[in-house]
Amino acid sequence: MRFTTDPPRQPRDSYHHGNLREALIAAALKLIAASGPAGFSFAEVARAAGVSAAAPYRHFRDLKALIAEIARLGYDRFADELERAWNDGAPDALTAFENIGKAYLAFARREPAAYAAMFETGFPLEEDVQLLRASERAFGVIRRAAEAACNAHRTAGIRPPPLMVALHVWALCHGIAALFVGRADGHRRRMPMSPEDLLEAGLLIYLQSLGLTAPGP
Amino acid sequence: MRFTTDPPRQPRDSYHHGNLREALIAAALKLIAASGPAGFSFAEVARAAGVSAAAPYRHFRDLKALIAEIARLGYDRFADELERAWNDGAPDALTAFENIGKAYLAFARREPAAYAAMFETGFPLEEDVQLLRASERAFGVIRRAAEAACNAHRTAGIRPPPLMVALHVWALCHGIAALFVGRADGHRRRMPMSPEDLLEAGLLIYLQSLGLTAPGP
DNA sequence: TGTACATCAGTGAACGCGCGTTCACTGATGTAC
DNA sequence: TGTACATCAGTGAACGCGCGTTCACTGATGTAC
Repeated sequence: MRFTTDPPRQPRDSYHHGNLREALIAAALKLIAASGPAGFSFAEVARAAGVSAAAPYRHFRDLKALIAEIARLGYDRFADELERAWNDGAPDALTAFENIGKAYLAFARREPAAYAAMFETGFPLEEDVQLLRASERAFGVIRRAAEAACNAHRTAGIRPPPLMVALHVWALCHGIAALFVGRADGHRRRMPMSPEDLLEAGLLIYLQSLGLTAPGP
Repeated sequence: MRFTTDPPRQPRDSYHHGNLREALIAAALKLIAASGPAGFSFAEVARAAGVSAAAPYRHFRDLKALIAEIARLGYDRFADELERAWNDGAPDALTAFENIGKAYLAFARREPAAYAAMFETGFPLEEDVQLLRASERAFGVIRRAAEAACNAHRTAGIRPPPLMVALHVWALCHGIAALFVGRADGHRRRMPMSPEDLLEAGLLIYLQSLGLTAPGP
């Protein structure tokens, strides 16, 4: 659906755009945020970037390739931010783990379009080795955090496999992000608490069961 | 994308179809399973059901209305199955809770198209009162289960609000379903265990922390 | 049981539209000398 | 510094296509009597 008030094209000062690749990515991010990863056309991205419909072909094979690139870049930033939040487990495993959770939701909230490109497109990860590697780097942060947490636990509680713990944490983060941090027009429900508080409490309850407790005074 | 081998239309024995509404729903479910809830057109549904492109307008305002109906019907079946799995908390709260988790994943696995229509469309629930009611009935089962579980806990552990527990459980179920029970062409990863086992272990760890334990002999 | 008629659920043609994609082209930029 | 030229990144026109939607129509079904 287009508005009749859409400008058909902004004139540029130069024949060449200079930064069209980045401009296409930025335009696609806006369109994803507005209509979802499947809610617009390649031509629409070109229009939003102020170029002719043929121009994007100089930079991306098709719309799918553009969205895959957005997902890859998203995974990269995502991994960076999870890494920074984990901060090598400082000041303690439990706190660092909760910081990962906060960073996870912060990313989904700040970059819903990239998040959607990463998790809502159904692209087969196996077919794009760059995409796969980027996504594994992000998951790797959660996995290493789980390993550290499993080693740091104090009591003689259950000793579950760290990979399983990582998958639980990831699923909880993703579940909360997908259900409660949706797009503006999305599935959001009325909630008794913020997604951030919900996730923090969930992680605490879960990790306590593994014997991971806050460090005493 | 269509195959050139698609039959353009199957002839019918009668001028009237007789069951077109249900046929359109069934055809749309197949198309969602194959291409996602935004991966096909209204005309494509008509073609798949063997009628002219104008026929669906007798039954649905547009494609969105058809998909919303699929979501509504999906929530209804979903709620029924969660209800049956909960079985009024028998034989005990923990087991009944795990049965809800199993039923949740079973639904996502058996009816991925309905599940996608329910959770991956971004329709605003507030605008469709029938859709909202159906989804609240499904969530209501999880909420009542959480209430029963919070009342049944044995030790003097934490006493968290049941609504929060329900949201945690729902998010964990949805996270696992979305990440690991995707469509055939989807985001699936290699996993050390089945989604079902992953969820069962996650629920166990989480609920134990609330003092909910398996009934002793 | 038969007949007239209203209602309903389909048809198919028509329309304008935007899309994907290609192509020869054009003009800006960078580089060799 | 200037000039010739190669390269590159854009243009705009063109094409065939499927879509959404409407419309007068048609033929099957149900019902009153």
